[in-house]
Amino acid sequence: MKKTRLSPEAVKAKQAFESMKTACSNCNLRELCLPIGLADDELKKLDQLVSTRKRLKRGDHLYRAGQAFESIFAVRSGFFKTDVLIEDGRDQVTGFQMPGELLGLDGISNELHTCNAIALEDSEVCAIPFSQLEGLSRQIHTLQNHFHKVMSREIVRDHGVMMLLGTMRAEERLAAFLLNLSHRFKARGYSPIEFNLRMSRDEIGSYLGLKLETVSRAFSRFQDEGLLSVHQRKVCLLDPDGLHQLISHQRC
Amino acid sequence: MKKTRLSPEAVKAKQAFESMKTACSNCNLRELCLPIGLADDELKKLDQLVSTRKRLKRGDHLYRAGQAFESIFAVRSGFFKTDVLIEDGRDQVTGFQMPGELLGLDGISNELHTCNAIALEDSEVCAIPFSQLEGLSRQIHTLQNHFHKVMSREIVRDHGVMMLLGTMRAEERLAAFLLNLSHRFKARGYSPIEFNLRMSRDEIGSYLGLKLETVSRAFSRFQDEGLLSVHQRKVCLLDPDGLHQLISHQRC
DNA sequence: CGCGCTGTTGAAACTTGTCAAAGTTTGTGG
DNA sequence: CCACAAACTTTGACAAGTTTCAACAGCGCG
Repeated sequence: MKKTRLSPEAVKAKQAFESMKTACSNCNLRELCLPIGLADDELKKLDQLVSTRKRLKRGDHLYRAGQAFESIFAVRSGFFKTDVLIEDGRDQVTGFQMPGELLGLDGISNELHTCNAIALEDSEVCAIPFSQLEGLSRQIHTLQNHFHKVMSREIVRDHGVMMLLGTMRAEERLAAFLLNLSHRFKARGYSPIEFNLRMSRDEIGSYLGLKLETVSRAFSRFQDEGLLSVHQRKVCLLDPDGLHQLISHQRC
Repeated sequence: MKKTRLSPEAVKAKQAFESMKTACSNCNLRELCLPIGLADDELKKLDQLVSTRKRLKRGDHLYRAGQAFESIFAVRSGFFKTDVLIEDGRDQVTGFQMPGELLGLDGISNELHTCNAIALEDSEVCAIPFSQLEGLSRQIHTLQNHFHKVMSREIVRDHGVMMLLGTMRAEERLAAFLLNLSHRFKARGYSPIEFNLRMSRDEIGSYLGLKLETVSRAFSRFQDEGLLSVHQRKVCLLDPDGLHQLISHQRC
């Protein structure tokens, strides 16, 4: 998880600083999160809006389906999953969110959250009151446009998942999933080839439309073929190109 | 160019043309489409923005993946599908759009369309230049909020499809699909129990993550069980509750 | 009328799910 | 700090569901 080694003093100072106050202008995720492309004075305004930060322990719900929607959330640290449950017991993980990504966009439509957001490890989020965000985005074109792009990107992402669920077989799905995680870790400065999965086989399976046993078997097979090594939740991609070929390979 | 008196016929034609002119304020879809909840004067402003209407024949592309994104489109009449193709030949239908629904939201993210939109029958759409829409929604709160809700609803819809693809078996998927169509036809004043499918078995299959043969078999099975009658693309839902039970039925 | 496209149906092959058992890790409380 | 329980993971054997391949039927169009 650690990126760079810091002296004990530096760690302490950093913690103290972070505990001080939420501020997009100081956040090292600002190039990944909502503030992309904002000028300094605009960032200041956004800072005023993003006033509350919230800590969650592993397993805590950030929100639940059916709750009133008021804010969207930006993941500041940690890892989340969102899922939808239906009465008969079925559930579908609709996404995994990492730092710099937004949670809660689905709640805008009916002013109710439509899914559950659960922390997969101890995490921290910034709450962004939605009506205030709309107000500010009427003033700041860049923010408005960026927010629209974020929502649109979510739609595009969902189409990718539909493609995955609709056309790929088990091993292709898992390969696509791992490469996607890899890219996202890389964009955040972490190793793209070695990382810890924060979610269980069951959660991966739910996201990929597979049973946990199938996920487990696919991992074992990849390991046998030398594409990766996996020990519990620690994964090391030994042959990312090989994984990529698996996906783009003609079916049949 | 000198101004000339128009012949009576030309005047008549011109009037006819102008009455044809796109105007949200006159559109009988205005309670389903972007204008929901706008006051009369606000509707006028939206009218100015939605100036171009476009006709398409069955099979025509409204846009293609990779093209520059400039406008979103509202379906005024007809029927569309959107799909994503990847190199190796796989394709996934990501949605079917009927009158009052918007097309092109996925293009906002990168200012490029990310999927293809194809008319499944002769159709008409209203083009809404996106940058102008952003401009107007900075002035009209209701429009801004409504647009956000439309995008959010698309995300929620996609989650529903993910649930369908991830957790349902073939017959459940088809039942869910048919009931969804039924609701949407009903909302538009058409019969919710008797309608024509505008899409082929193959297109349904692509949307539902099934092969066309599986779709065909599921239709036959439903017919055998008296849940519906189907002749080619004409469907009559004989027992909508039965179809509904199929979906919410505990799996196994 | 025949051709092409779309849809239906059957049988076999394949993929994934189900059930069961055992191994591993993690967390908790003594 | 260890021991035990709970949760998670792996693996095997078998069952079920879906796809594949193939043949044929129905409809619309030139």
